[in-house]
Amino acid sequence: MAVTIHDVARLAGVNSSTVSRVINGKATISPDTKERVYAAMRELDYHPNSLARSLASGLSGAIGVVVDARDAEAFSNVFFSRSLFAIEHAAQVRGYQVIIANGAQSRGGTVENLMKEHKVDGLILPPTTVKPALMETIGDFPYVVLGTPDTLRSETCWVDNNNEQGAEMAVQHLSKMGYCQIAYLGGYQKRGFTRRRVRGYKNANQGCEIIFPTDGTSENAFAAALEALKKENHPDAFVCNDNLAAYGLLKACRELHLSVPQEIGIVAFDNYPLAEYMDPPLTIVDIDTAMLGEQSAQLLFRRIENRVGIQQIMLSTNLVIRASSERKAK
Amino acid sequence: MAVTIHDVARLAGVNSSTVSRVINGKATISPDTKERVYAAMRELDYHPNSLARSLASGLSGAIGVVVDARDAEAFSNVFFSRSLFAIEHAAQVRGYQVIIANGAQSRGGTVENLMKEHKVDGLILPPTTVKPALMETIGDFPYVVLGTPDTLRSETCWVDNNNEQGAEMAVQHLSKMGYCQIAYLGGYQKRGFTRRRVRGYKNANQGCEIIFPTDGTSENAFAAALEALKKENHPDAFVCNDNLAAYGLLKACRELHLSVPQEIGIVAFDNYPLAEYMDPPLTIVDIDTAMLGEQSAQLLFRRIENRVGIQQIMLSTNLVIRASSERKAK
DNA sequence: TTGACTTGTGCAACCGCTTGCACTATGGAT
DNA sequence: ATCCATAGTGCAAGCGGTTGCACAAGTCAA
Repeated sequence: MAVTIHDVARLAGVNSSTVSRVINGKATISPDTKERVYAAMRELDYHPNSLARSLASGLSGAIGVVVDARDAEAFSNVFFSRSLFAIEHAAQVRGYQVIIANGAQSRGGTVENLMKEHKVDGLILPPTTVKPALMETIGDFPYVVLGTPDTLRSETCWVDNNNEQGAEMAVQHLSKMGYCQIAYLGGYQKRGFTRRRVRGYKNANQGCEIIFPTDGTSENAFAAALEALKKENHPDAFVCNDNLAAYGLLKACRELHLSVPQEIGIVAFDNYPLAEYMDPPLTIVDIDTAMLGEQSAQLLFRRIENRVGIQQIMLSTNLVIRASSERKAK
Repeated sequence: MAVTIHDVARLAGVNSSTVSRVINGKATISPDTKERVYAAMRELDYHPNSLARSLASGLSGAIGVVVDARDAEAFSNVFFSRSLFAIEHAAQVRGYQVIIANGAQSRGGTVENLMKEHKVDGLILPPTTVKPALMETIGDFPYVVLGTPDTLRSETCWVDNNNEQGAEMAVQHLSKMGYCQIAYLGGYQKRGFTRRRVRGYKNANQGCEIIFPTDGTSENAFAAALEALKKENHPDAFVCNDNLAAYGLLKACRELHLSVPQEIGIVAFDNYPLAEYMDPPLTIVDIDTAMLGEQSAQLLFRRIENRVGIQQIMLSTNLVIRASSERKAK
């Protein structure tokens, strides 16, 4: 059927093991033989069967990327899938294949399946999967968590963006722009990253914490903001947990005829495609999802090659300053 | 190292071929033996090595999903990656593994690599890869294009949403709402789906075509809309190629104090997360990316199992009516 | 010239599983 | 009692590579 290493060997007049060595380049082969083998491979359009290769060598040359997509449209997926491209790219460069699997709907066997049946060389996992039981079965198999796990933080290997620092930056920026009553709007407190953002906000905003948690929807943020802004001594700036919250806030400001950024300053997390087209354009704590993916893949490769131990990488976030926080008159 | 089929066989007191047959269930095995084998598998925590399985059986149990992510943030990717989850889900249900690969940065070998080296059983491809040369190497290997290819439309196997019908629906809806000068805004004409949307627009809007192509950015749409709306006899409704164009248009309306939907009606393609929070909320031609992914995977499985020939599936789009097109007074 | 290495290649076992073929019981049908 | 299906299982040859070991030929110092 398909061309095998033996066909190539026959044509080149050598043994198949020689062809194998030429392909893998980890033995000294005479230039002459090498050339004949290459010629034969070209002539026959030979493609090594990676299945057979993996089986014999014990290395699959694949990594598994587990996603946790309970709710298909949740932001976390967009977030994860954006990183996915970067992961794929890094993998391709290193000659690795990327297998994706959804850990949410299957009954927990995803990771085991990937490790034991598919023999991937390493795994990239979402923070939600980090539970003692799983870590038990993982043992010292190479993996990297993309995001900060809620538990076992210091014993696991992960890469995340620094949400805490992002929130601090946002507060500092707002206060530098002259806003003095900075509130935090939005965020579902069960999410680890939200809690970290809120913590950063608190750190930088010592003494005057005003937090309006929401259910994550824009309407809810609108309602919360509306109520907050109607009060006498209302905040003059908000750090928003995401773009949806910011949008609700913008709407509330419009409704109350409060001008942004003159009267109300806004900084929001995450750079949605429309953020820069809002009115006014939103100042954003941007998360470099591509870098996140890239770094997690690189760390995983280092772990696979056993060059590093358990390690955590915290990437800093970027403040993209746009009109929503640029008070003109101080 | 790992538990093999032989270990199980030994423990169960049978030959390894019997264990194999129990696993695959395609031979008659006595209930007694079967039970002993299952017990042994459980006791040893046996996981079949899928690599060896694929090699021996000639079926990899994997499908390859090729993405074309030149520009990491382009909409097409978001679009594709949303479908990806649905594809993964369908694959998981059928026991298939999903391998993703980016076809853009590699020098064209992605598909060959997946087919010949990784022995995937089928492929899901982006429309951009459909070129005569590739179709040549693909031959009658099972594949499905996710989107409508620009060439070889009737000879290839694809699944797409009906952009043409979507645009027609948009026009009909606007005209039913009492708008009579309906224009088309936005769209990069090189993109096949844009051309199809424009064609649908033209079909439904016979005789009075007003088209404002843009470079795809919101600013450009803003400028184009502003200019168009300043004219005496300007359009009173727009079908927008995407949410960004709609956003530019909304901004232009605000600038010119034209009320939406009273004076200007808007329908836009694609349901961005913020679309329903815009002011006013946008009426949308929604594309069911999950269904698109699901259908393409299902079609691929049918092809893999050789149950159907070349086939095209056109999914209809949904109109999500919101305030931006609901003129109150006629 | 000899002995000790190095270099280049072949041999054959093995990776873990599948599957065609052969063989033994077993249960009717005749 | 004889013959024939048929169910249930084992044997062994692959699937397409990798790799430890063996060995011939060549290099070089003594």
